[in-house]
Amino acid sequence: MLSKKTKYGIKALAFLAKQPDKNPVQTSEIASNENISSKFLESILLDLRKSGFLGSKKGKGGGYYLIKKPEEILMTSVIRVLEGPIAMVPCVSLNYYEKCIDCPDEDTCSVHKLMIQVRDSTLNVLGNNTLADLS
Amino acid sequence: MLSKKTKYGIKALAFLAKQPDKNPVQTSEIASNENISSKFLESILLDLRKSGFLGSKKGKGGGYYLIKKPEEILMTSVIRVLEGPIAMVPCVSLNYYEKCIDCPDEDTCSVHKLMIQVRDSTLNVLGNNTLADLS
DNA sequence: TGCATAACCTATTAATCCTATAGGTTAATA
DNA sequence: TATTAACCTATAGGATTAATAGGTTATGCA
Repeated sequence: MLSKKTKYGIKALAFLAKQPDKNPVQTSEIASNENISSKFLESILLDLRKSGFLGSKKGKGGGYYLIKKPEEILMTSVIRVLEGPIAMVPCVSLNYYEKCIDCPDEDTCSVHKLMIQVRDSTLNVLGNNTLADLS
Repeated sequence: MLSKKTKYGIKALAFLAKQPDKNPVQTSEIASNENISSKFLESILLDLRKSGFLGSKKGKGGGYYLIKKPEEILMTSVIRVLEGPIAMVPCVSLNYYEKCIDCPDEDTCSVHKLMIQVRDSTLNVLGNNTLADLS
């Protein structure tokens, strides 16, 4: 299951992506349009800025804006930043790999092989969608 | 991410699937072979019995055994019973649907459409794998 | 009949993670 | 100089997960 954080983050990015111009949009405006707690969204947007998706401007007329074009932002990278691993088990994660304690040999693990298939099919979908495809 | 419960449950089912005969296997034997806490596994196997995957026999020589043939057990149904929804958001779940509070219209929701794609690709993988495919 | 065995069941804990809020600081604008 | 809105840290409350404890019931066997 996607966390609320990820879901809200995607919605916020999509909201910014459909803006007619590149003017900064305030947290409160995104929050009210997408029915998100403004304070919670604040921390999410801050994350997205720190990870290079958003730029920001302080003070009156300030807000957040997309740094790259929507069609250049892959959903794989968005989800990895907001949610973490895309894989369903750490031992098949490409970006967040962790060995299983209970699993002596990954090659013979029944779960492992199945979860690689799931991971690859999910990566295929998310890697073929950008922010521009969400609207 | 898959819960430990689901992961252990799949491993246990796969362990039973590769037994040469249909004799009951004790919880403790599965637990030690798969490096799972015996007590924790106990509750998982109980779940799997109640949901119709396993039969059980009490007393000496007792244990758990598969009711159906491994090739008849779809991984979709296994995961739905152990983990719950396969979808990443409740609003695209086929078996555990729930409306989003923050989302006035699913058809125009940016997350919705993407998550339907992810769901379908995952269903495709899990629906084409049975317990027999795991070994 | 009675003992050993292993499933069955309920409750509870400890730990972790998620969601959200509070309250203040900094920088930009007018 | 006042207002605005991003920035930052801490924390609370809740939910969920992983695991343990401790007992009950049913079966097989001597």
